[in-house]
Amino acid sequence: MRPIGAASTMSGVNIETIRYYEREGIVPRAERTPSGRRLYGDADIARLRFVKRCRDLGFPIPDIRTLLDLSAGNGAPCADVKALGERHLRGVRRKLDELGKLERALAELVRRCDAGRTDCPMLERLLADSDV
Amino acid sequence: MRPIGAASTMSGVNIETIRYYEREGIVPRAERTPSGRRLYGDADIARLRFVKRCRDLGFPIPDIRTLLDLSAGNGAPCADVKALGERHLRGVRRKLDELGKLERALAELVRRCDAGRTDCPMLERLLADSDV
DNA sequence: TATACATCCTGTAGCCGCTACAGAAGCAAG
DNA sequence: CTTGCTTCTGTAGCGGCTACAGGATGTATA
Repeated sequence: MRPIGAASTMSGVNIETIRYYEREGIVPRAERTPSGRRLYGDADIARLRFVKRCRDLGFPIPDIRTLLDLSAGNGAPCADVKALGERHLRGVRRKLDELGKLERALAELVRRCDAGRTDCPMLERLLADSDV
Repeated sequence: MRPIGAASTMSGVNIETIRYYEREGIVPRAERTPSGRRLYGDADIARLRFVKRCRDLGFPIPDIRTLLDLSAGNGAPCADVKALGERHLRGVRRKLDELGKLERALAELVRRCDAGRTDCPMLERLLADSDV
């Protein structure tokens, strides 16, 4: 059983974030010392790492709740997990696509700029009446 | 001179967002009718569209303030605008890269899932002790 | 003219997922 | 005993909106 600082280091989840997760019920209320300090066992830290990984993969908190519920059930229904993963993957691909378009538009704007002139094609384009 | 609803339609900026921009000083306080309703001229609407375009390109509000200041100066210094655009572009490319990695990791996780089984490789991977 | 309905006003609170305090208390080492 | 680190609770702030509530104003129709 380790205090919150160690749990933070081991899981990679910020201390304040761990407390936030507890408040929000994403992780269960930690055990306490007589003086009220939180204590974490291996399973608690594994759970924190699970949440961290999911967050790093961009899953929103509600989805992580669902994943935790699924994994808590004995024998997680893989089809449900897969469906959630696929839905998220579609979202990620859509964002990737949008960001790619944005990158091209922005690169084009920047490319037209030549340092040293006072009239700026980039600003003019952004200020223009026509649609981008 | 048009009321806020028309300005919203013409600029593509939500009414509430226009009022928010005014509160935040991103656009100047609009003229008012005697009864206190906002009125927008062509220049005001152009400014709103400028902000909208920048937001669509992912520029944060502080950057947009800078761009507006630069464009207000007579003869906007293109080098400054370009520098800001390039900085933002680097940020966008970094995000694009991260999102690409995320997409690959997520696709791999989902790919391993076979519907119909009760042990889920995706969950197991997320729950595992090893790092992803 | 009455009335219905759309549009607008201000002010405040909520969204997400943290993060950053303030102010107090506990704990370990020298 | 003091120093200094860690932890506690509670609250407020971040960005960039968005969504009300509760009221006033404007316009079109009966």
